[in-house]
Amino acid sequence: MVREQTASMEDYLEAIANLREEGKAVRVKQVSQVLHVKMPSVTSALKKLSGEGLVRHEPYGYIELTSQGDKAAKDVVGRHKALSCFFSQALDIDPGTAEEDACKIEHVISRLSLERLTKFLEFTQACPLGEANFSKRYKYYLEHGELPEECLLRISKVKKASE
Amino acid sequence: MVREQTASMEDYLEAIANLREEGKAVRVKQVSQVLHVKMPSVTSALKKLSGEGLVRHEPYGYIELTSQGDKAAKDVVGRHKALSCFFSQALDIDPGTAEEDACKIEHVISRLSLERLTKFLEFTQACPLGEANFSKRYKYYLEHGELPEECLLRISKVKKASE
DNA sequence: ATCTATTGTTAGACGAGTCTAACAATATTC
DNA sequence: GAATATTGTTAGACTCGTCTAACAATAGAT
Repeated sequence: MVREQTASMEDYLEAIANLREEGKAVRVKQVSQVLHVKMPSVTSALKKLSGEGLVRHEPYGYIELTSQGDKAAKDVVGRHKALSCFFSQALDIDPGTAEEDACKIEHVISRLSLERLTKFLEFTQACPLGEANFSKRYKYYLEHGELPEECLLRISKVKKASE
Repeated sequence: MVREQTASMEDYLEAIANLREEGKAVRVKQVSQVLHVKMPSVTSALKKLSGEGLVRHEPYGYIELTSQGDKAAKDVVGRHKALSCFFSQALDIDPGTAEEDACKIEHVISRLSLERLTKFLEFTQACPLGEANFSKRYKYYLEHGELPEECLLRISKVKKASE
């Protein structure tokens, strides 16, 4: 089982993984910039994570994830992606806010809710609704504050049927 | 503007408001039980919140929210309700998990995302989809891992049309 | 009305995570 | 290759929120 980490330590793991992914040098300075903390905070986090076998870091050298650390990082990154995807695609939230919220929520959401959020997204994207798919109608509702005509028509049909 | 609070302080405000709402005596003991912390933690939180004018508390007495505190508490409670509602109703998550997640996420989610989540819920509940509403079809998808027949039919129609 | 149980407070320790200041190692430039 | 700039580390202070232990006030029971 992947060792439980605090939100902060998850942020460090995530930042390291992302820098690595982007092919950038993974050094104290970069991490500190990404996370908006000062360098000593990074050094101290690295000490902690090294102690737990998640990170490899020779003083003044590059930073690497151990296989265990990589696993933990991938997990966080996965949560992050699922969330930002949900916010931006399902809820039509701007990328900036979607990222921000994903960054915070990734540390506290349950496995179950995350899985459901993902399923929800899959479903809304796959399931069409008449001519337009669900997503389109939701955006109409967002913009106009009322249901699109096709929905209203169906409602009136249902009403009539039950009268 | 309502003063920014930490997650912890928001929890205290929320707990006080909820106890009050339930007509229970609002005392240190009750709050400590609700939040699963020891009494000295409550005392110390009350000291802080009193200092900020959000709470009224005579030593050994009952705990009250000031109007400002009440406003802040209502805000948190509103976020909580919106989230737990979304999780349980839109995502069909069990009430326990929905509550847990709401408790955490309420402290970190943006206004925008919260508002969209609410709109989403409204929409999915209002907008019917053929015979069954959206919610029903989503639950079918959850249970069977594939789209309900009515969705598949539409997909094949679309496919044919574009061929 | 006193004695006991319960509730609440104070004092102080602790852990997590951040910071600043001072110093040390590495890189860069001339 | 010495001088300087950059990057990284150490040491130690600080905040926040929690806890335990010891003590104080209130409530309840006889």
